Amino acid sequence: MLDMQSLLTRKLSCFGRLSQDDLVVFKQLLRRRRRRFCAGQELIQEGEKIGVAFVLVEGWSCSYKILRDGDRQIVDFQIPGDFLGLRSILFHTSDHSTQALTPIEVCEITPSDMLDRLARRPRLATAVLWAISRDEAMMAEHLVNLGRRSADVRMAHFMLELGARLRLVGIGDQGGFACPLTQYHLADALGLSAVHVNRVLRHLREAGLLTFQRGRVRFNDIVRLRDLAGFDPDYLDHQLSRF
Amino acid sequence: MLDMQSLLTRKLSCFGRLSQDDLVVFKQLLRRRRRRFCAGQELIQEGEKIGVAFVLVEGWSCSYKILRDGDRQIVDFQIPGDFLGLRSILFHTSDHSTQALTPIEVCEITPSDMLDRLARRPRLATAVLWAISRDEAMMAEHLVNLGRRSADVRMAHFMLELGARLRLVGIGDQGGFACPLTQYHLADALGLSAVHVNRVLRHLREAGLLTFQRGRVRFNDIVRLRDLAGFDPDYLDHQLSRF
DNA sequence: CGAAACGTTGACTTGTTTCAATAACTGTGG
DNA sequence: CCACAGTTATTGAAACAAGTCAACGTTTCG
Repeated sequence: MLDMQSLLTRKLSCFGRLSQDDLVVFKQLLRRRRRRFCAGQELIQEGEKIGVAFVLVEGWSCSYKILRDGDRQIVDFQIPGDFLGLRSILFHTSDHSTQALTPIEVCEITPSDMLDRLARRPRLATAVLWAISRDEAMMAEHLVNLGRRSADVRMAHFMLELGARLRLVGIGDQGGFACPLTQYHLADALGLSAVHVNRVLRHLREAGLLTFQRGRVRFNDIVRLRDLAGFDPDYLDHQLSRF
Repeated sequence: MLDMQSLLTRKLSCFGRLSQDDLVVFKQLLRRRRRRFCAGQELIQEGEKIGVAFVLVEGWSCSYKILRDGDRQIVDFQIPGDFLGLRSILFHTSDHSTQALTPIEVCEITPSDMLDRLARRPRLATAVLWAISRDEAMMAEHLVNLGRRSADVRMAHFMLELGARLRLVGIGDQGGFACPLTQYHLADALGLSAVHVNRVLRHLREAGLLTFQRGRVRFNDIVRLRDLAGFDPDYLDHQLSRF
């Protein structure tokens, strides 16, 4: 895995106009307030008034909303290098909860820290804006996934996207990746029941496309899988691919 | 309806720290490059390399993605005062198409116009960041809608959200609003078939909750409707409600 | 007035959920 | 090292929500 600082700087530099000074100012953010959380712990709770954000240094987390009937919808998973709860910095309230999926290490960012730096460094603000836009683009794809794709295709698309994201930060490769998610997580992310997730995974396995077992995702036939999912990774890396 | 300039300034001022100078700089953006489009015309096409954005001055539009099999998923509707294609300014590529639903008037914003102003006015950048975050929060709700709510509840929630948004810009009231959408639009936004949308609307009508006929949405029992949908408008107006 | 777009309804099919039961892991303490 | 508890995975059968197909009615607009 890549060093987290270079990971993030690389990510922000994608916007392409950051000076050395910009980067120095940003890196100051990442040197302090390191914190650890156990798997399952909540970092942010929906409705919380303290707008604090994090950068995920190590491990996986997910953000989600709980409905009245107890159902859960996972909105996004975060992997190393991702921001976490960025919206709450500006909103002073979090519109979702965030939970560690594995033991994680984060770097806390207070609103004032962040806003001060953005005000001093306009290009940095634009870069963060770019990062938010990228998250939004991913969310739009997730939305299409839920709205218009069948369970099988949905799963295929999700796994390919996750694989592509992980590869960009140096975790996993074309063949697959280590994955701490349970079938319940997949169900809550894909809007399916856990039982159906199990069946879908069996389909894909029996079709020789993808295996998800013992904490590992294996792409058995990535070409056919991409074809099935209609997967186009442009929205993830049309900026990052230059690296 | 409210004047568009005051609408947008009001929206951006929500972030709460804009100076008069900031606002003046921003308003310059809105005085030029007015353009009109007919209903059905495409303003932005998915994959387009020219990153141009707009502010919607008058009318309705929607952004959507087309899948390989021809299916469509509408990601969001825009109403007066909304940004349109903001992401493509930073991405230099649009990840979705945008289409006018009614005859519309927009104000074109070129990337350089926008970026120059953001660089000169840090607080403005933060305000725009805030606006993007708000769009993202809405998208997250839409995502929950698609992933975890039944068709009836989904429709109820969607209509309430739309009603709340429209009220914030002075269109419509507690009783309902004028709505140019067809049942096909609703289907593509809610991830349903047009036939099923029709049936859902009948349910809601027969239950005395909501009527959607002849281009008008009427909330017949907004209390029960809110209860059914579990609708909480906080994510829309916890900043705007002060107005 | 006619054509095209949009809305409505019924009958039937399909994908997904729910319920229920069992099997396979994972981690912990004895 | 094994036993045990809790979590996670697997499977089948039955119920249900939503989709598809097809026909017909209604509105809108040139």
